[in-house]
Amino acid sequence: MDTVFDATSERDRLARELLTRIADKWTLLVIEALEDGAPKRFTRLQEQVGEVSQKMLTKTLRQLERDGLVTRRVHPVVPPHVDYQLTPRGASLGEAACAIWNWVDEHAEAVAQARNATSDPRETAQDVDCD
Amino acid sequence: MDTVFDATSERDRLARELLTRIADKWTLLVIEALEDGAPKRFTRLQEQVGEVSQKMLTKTLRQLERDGLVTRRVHPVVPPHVDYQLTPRGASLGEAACAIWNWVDEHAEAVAQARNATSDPRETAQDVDCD
DNA sequence: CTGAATCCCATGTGATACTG
DNA sequence: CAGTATCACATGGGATTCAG
Repeated sequence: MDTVFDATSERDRLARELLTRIADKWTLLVIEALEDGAPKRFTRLQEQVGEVSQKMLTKTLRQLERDGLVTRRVHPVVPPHVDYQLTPRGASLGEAACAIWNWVDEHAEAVAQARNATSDPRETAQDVDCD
Repeated sequence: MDTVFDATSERDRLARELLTRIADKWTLLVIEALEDGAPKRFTRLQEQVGEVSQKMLTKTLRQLERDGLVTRRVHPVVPPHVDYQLTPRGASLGEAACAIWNWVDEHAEAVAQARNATSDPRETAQDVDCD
């Protein structure tokens, strides 16, 4: 194993790094596409995610595989058959991300309006406890 | 105003767009920094977020303000005093994002290990229901 | 079908210097 | 203090082409 030095700041650094890794344009969308737990083929994913290019989908899947969030299985058949599936850890991310999709779905219109209107939202925020 | 055409795909498009907007390198970190509901000054935010450059912090705050997630207040005093605060909508995003920070904090080490080990995570995922 | 390789442009991001 | 302006560079991301 690795020595357990001051884990507090180290954990924080890793968490920060992991957050910036999953907070890119495609990762969460791919996770969402795989969220039903069923293994999916490359082309299927490309359809489901939407306007993603083959390049970025490949890249995103490779990162997810490397981070142990997705499994990649290759079936050695004549037309290559590869499918992807969430690992338990990936599925847990999917669950955590649910709150985000719900929020996005719920507030998309309001945000779009706010963007056009430049109205002043002078209300104050309530305290939120996270940890 | 705008006509209400087929809202289904329109909502989906807006939601997709909003997701990619908040899924950048800094937005969630800024939201987190403001999550306690207290107004914070620019420099304070810069310290709290971490390695963010002044440029990106400004940009991120401007986007958040435009989207009605953050308020920006300028006090016309000799040394300029500007503070930022979450709007209720911004706070609701903070709550939704909590699930993500918790997940990240919980899995950061495991993911870091998976990245180094290239072990095969051959377990299968369970079904997750979101909507 | 899956994906690597390449070219190319847009955007992200940081460093630095300057301003009210 | 809180920015704006500018340069310079890395990465993101798409289109196209090629290959097993």
